[in-house]
Formats: sequence, C-alpha cells, structure tokens
Amino acid sequence: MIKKSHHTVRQSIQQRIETGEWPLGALIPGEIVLAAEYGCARTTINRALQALADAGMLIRKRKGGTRVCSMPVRLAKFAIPIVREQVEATGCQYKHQVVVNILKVPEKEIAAGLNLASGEKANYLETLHFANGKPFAFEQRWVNLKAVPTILTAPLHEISANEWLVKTVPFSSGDVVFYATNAEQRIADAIETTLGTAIFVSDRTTWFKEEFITKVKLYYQAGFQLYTQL
Amino acid sequence: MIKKSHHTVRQSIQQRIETGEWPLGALIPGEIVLAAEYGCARTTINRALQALADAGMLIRKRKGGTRVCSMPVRLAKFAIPIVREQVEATGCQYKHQVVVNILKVPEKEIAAGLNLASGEKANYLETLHFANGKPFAFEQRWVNLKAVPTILTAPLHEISANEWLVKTVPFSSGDVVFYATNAEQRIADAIETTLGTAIFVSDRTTWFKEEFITKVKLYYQAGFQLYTQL
DNA sequence: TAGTGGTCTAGACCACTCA
DNA sequence: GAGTGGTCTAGACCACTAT
Repeated sequence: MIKKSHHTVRQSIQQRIETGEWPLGALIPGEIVLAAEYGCARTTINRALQALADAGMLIRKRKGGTRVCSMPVRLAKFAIPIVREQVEATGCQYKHQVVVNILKVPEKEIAAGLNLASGEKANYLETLHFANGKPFAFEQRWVNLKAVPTILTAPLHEISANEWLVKTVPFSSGDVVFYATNAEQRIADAIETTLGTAIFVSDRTTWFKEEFITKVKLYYQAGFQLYTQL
Repeated sequence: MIKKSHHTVRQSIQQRIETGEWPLGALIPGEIVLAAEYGCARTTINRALQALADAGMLIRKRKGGTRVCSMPVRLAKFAIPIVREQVEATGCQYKHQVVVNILKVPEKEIAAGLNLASGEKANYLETLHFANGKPFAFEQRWVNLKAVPTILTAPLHEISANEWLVKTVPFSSGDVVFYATNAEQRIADAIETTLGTAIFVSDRTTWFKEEFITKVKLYYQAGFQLYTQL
C-alpha cells in the first residue's frame, strides 16, 4: 500500500517500469491486484494504466492483460505552429506584412489538392512575418472563398490570416508536412537570404468537414529549428 | 437525452462545437447540466470533456467553467521515427550498414551537451540506411558507454543501433529538433546527392533518469518529408 | 468458458477561483 | 462564500479474447 490518486499511481508504475521491475514485454499485474497493492479503487488504477497506454508505454488487451510495450512508440506532441507565438516565444517583437492579396485560379495540381472545381478562383495571400524587424518566415496561403467568404473583409493588416482563421473558423482537421528545400530566388529575396540556402518548410492543409479551408506554406528563415519533447 | 458512453458524448459535444452551437470562446454548460441533458452520470460527462480538453478543444477552470478554446492549440502527434519502419512503410526493402564504430572523445560542445566529463570517451557510430538499395538516411550517433556498456557487444550489423537501444534500454525521455541544412561534402557523398542540397535533419537526444544515453543525427535523403496529422 | 480490461453509476468530498 | 471542475469509491455489468 503506497498512496493514491491516479497521478501518483501512474508515476509509481512508470517508475517500476523504468527501474526494470517489469521489463520490456512483461505482463504486469491485473487491475484488481494493483488496486489491492496500492489500496485504492480499481477505477483509479484503470485511469493510471490507461494514461500510460495512451502515452505508448503499455499495451492492454482484455483477457490478455497489460504488458510493457516492447517497442515503445513514443508519441511526440507539438502544437501547430502559430507564427506570432513562435516569434514571441523567443522574446522578439512580432510584426507581419501582407505582400500579396489577390483572387486567382490556382494551378491544376494545387486546385486538385484543394478540392476546387477547375477554373474556380481562390484567395491567394503572401505574408511576411518579422521578428524584431528581421524576416522570420515567408507565407504563401490559399483560402477557399466558398468556405470562408468573409476573409475578403478581414483586417489582415492588423491580424495575420493565420490567426484570423483560427479565431473565426470552428475546429477542423488537417495535416502537415515538413521538409527541407533549397531557396528559390524569390523565397531567398523574401527572407533575405541567398539563393540555394536550405530552408525549413511546413506545408499545412486544413479542412472543416470535408471542405477545404486553407492551405499554407511557411518558409522559415535559415537556421530555424522545430523543437519537440518526447 | 441522447445517448451515453463517454465516446458518444465526446463526439456529440465536438459536433456541437463544430456546428457553431457553442462558438469559439463561449462558455458551455456545466457538467451537471450536461449530465442531465445526456441522461448519464456526471463522471461520464467529465471524461468526455477532459478528453476534449486534452485535445486542446476546451479549456476548463474550476469556478470558471468550461470554454471552447478560442485559440485552438491543435496537438499533432507523431511517433518517434524508427528508420526501418519509415522505410518499410513506403513498401521498400530496408537494409543498413555500419560505416564507423569507434570509441572516441567527442568535441567539447557535444561532450557538454551529453553530460560527459571532459576527456571521457563515448561510442561513435555512423550508419547508412538504405531503401531498396538506395541511401535513405545517414546517421551519426553517440552512445554513452557508462549508461549502455553492452552496446559494444551488440550485433549492430544485424540490428540497427536505433532498434537495439529501443529494445534494450527501458523507457526514457528525450527531445528532438528538426531543421534544414545544406549538405556538406561528406554528407552529400554518404547519401549520394550533391554538395549544398537541402537536407532534412532530425537531431534527437535521449535520456534515462538524468543520464545521457544517446544522441543521434539523421540526415535524410533529399526530398524526404515528415508527415503529420492534426 | 473464464478472466481481463472497458465503462457506467451514484454519491461524496476536495480544491480552486471568481466575485 | 459559492459554484465549478477534479477525483475517489464501491459495486455492477458488459465485451472481448486467450485458452
């Protein structure tokens, strides 16, 4: 009998795994046994074990019992980058500037990726993000006018399109791709670096109930790092 | 009164948020009210709301009630990359080859980052990972001998150091940094690309209870993309 | 078929925080 | 001080699955 509270139990069990009391792949005692050992209700043990399973540390099967995950799939979490917050997190002052704001028909490839009818126009925006006056990232964005017609009247010089959308559009799903690319001339010009510099790019597409909302590419200043804890 | 099960409730509430019934920033009914409405116990509602809060969709405060998060911090999750799985996920055949396996004293900067005493040796490994015979990634790795002395006798030609460590060392914490860099000559040679090509790099450090275990840099083949769902 | 985790309930008390 | 979420409990039933 040690303590209670599912947090405490969770921590304790995690320790027992880490110290090797239950090696990788081993079966750990059932909930009822643990409940007796810790002197708490089975529900409490259940919460602790479920949390550890969520964290990828345990695998649980009915009748099969609970095992220490033998191939720990550590899940990294990170918040979707909001440029202003990234900048301000480094203690710099944020500023942004809309460079391009037009309606145009996207190229075939992009239109297809966006679920737009051929020939259909969308809102195309280019924005520069600054940290302490220096270019921090260059943003190219497509916005679906059918989904968000009000973007045309949004005060995008005051609030970045990113934040405006986040504050306006209800929750949505999406995906992100990160990759590296050599800077083309216009990208290099935008973030004031040299042609060919390795640039970290994030390419995000956002959906709301099967409907495309926005697709945004962010070209970060050379040297940018995306940090994540495991 | 609709249904029960915290999954159902969670889904229902998520829908009500998405449809705008509760706009961004709005206060949603308290747990007791919802419990009455859904015809289930407060505990069930609590679970559903906690899950949504974990997902970054709600913010909950003790007396302040539960609000729809006005600045949705969508959490992206991804599994820490295990190269073999990445390769095999694309349907390619995986192979790896240890290029360098020596003991040496790391440079000052690295030794400091690794918590090693000055002059202390560590195991340095360079490994090439192949997909269908083509270079997929180039790995540079430091391993702390004090933490994992048995690495010296591990069959690293059969199993990559990455997998061996994952299967051998108990759970641990760590951090990852992703960035882009222009390929130096020896990196370019290793992955058979040209000097200066933009390379996607992941730099991971792993700890076990304050003790450094391993630090690994992975230089991915040009064109590599890290994909994540939100 | 039996054992394990998954979940629900009803009631209770506590901890935080807003007014 | 009062209202909200955070958590625990004890008991119950169900669903899956290993044997």
